[in-house]
Amino acid sequence: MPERDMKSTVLDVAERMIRLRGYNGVSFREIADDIGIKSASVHYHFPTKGALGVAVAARYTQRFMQILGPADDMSGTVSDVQSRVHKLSRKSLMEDDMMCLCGILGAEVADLPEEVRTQTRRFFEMNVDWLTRAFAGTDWGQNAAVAEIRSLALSTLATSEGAMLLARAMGDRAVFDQIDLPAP
Amino acid sequence: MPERDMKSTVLDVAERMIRLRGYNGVSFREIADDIGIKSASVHYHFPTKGALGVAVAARYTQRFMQILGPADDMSGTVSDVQSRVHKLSRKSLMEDDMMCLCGILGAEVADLPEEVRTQTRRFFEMNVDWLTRAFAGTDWGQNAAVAEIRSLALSTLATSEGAMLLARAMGDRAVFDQIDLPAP
DNA sequence: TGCTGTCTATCTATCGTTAGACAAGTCGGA
DNA sequence: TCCGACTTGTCTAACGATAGATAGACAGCA
Repeated sequence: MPERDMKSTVLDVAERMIRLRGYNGVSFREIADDIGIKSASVHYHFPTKGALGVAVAARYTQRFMQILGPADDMSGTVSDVQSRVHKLSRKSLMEDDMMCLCGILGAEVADLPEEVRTQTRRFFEMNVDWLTRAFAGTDWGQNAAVAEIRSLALSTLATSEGAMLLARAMGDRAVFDQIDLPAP
Repeated sequence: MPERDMKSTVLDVAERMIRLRGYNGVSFREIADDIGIKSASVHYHFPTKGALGVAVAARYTQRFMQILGPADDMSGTVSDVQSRVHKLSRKSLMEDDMMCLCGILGAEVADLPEEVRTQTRRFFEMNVDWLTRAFAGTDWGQNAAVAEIRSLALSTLATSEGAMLLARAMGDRAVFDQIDLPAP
């Protein structure tokens, strides 16, 4: 019996599992079991694990960037811009104990299929780019050097990813809120 | 033919491989092949993979703390204290493209044997503790609240781990040096 | 003789992946 | 309107590779 949106369901489950246990900690059979289908059916929608990984990462990146919105329209302080990204991380950590998808893929990067590695890199590049452009629009950004702005973007992202990692590793979500984002 | 220090050799190789590819990306056979022995011989020294993981993490933690030295003897500024930890991360990233062992274990934490998870947590607790005590000895620390000091310790560690993660994920080690540690 | 450390050989479980059957729906032509 | 061809999505069943783990033999040494 054909299902209308099984492909999206597979992506949903795969994303959740990868964010909880990592790319190498997830198997086609687990994904299939969770949904209630067979692993061969997962292969019907995504021929290889690499293809599934790329699809999950690409959709995640797109959704992430869409929630952030256009960087040029951002108004407010440096802190406002940072919060925009940081609160996205906070939400999934607090609600579901999940890492940022690309944070956990980033840790595994040396053991990922080439295609997934490429998509992971793209996520970070787009994020740094967004932060850089958004910072450039703030009062501070208008008088700062380009390298300085990019440096704050990288520092912000590193702190946010590191905060998730620490909170999960230490088994204490409160740790996340005890970590401060860098000031210019 | 018995080898004098095969146990240490196994730990060395296992640590290097885990730091490159993650706990789930490493197998007994790969470790054995790299050394030139059989996987059954690795099991002789470490009966289970969990036992090996714990031993690697415990030795790493001990070595890390030993290099840092006693926190109470630290003198210098907040920045000096931070550099002490940050330079340890920098070294292994730049020289060997390796993550902090417990950074990568932290990312995988939900998919680790209980014993390895516990040891990973201990690493972070000891690090935060060291930073907190070392900060307390600085000029800044002597006039700061306890929660404030601990917050800077967590922020410092998160930034350092996040910097390694970003540099590897983006495939550009130079990123590490573009990330600034947080100021009080 | 017994201990240490390695080996060969093998086990069961699981991995990603594939072939091929089948059921349900879609569509074009008589 | 009915019939057959085709498509879609799932299934069963299996493949070879590899995972962690174990039993038992054996060599060298004390």
